[in-house]
Amino acid sequence: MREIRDLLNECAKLKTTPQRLAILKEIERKGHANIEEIYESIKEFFPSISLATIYKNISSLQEERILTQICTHHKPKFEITKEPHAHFICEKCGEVEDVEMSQVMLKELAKSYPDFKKELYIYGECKKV
Amino acid sequence: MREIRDLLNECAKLKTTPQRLAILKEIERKGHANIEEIYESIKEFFPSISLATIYKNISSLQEERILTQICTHHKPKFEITKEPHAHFICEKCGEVEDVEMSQVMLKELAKSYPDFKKELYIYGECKKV
DNA sequence: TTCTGTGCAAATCTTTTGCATGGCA
DNA sequence: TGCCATGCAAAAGATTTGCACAGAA
Repeated sequence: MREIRDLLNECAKLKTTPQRLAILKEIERKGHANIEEIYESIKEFFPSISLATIYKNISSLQEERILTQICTHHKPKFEITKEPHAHFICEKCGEVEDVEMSQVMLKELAKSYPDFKKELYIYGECKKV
Repeated sequence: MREIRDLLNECAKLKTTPQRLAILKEIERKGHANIEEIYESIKEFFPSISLATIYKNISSLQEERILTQICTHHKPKFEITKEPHAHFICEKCGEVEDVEMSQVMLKELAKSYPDFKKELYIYGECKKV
């Protein structure tokens, strides 16, 4: 598995800063996180970080396709960009879980609108609620 | 096809008001619209309407499943709830187009997580851009 | 050394809320 | 007539911007 640090080192447009690393590592650790969650977690061991820095970085990391935004119908969440997969979204709390897609599904998706990015969301209630 | 007015008359919890009708008709006319678009259009022939009224109605109409929210990665848009279908989203301008799903796709979707609501999004660029 | 990134504060949306009044059923 | 809905204004939240300084390459 590719190290988080490599994602930045291999990215020509973005320098490797401690703040950026912390943001990516926090998202990796949680799997999926929203702006507020990232901010609160990082502040604990990085008290001077500002919300503006989180916003600016999330935005540039998305432009570089290192991060992917997930529409939850709650606060938007972010994940490290990876293989195509579906998302299970809890309608009550906004929790996100990755869901593998069947081969049939992947093939069917590839058939219509090939070369276009697709997202599949499944809505229900998670166990926590 | 069911008339817009019927959607409200048949809804026990929501009274049929001119504002509500105007909101639904505007969304039906456009197919998909965001809050600002709805507000601006309705204001022309309904100058006293307030943004708060739009927000409150969009919210209660969603609770009653009369409206469905579409995640565009731009400003959220709304459509009259209808048969399951996919959405094509323009990454540049946020335009939304309905996309029919193949029988195979519908069957495959029904197979995994049956009884759960699903949404399929396809991202690209529309002709306008 | 250069130029991008950070942090702060202010500005700018976007959305929600409280309350008095209006109007549908 | 009784409530729900509306409209206004204010509050609360979320996101963006400008600028001076810091720090990665």
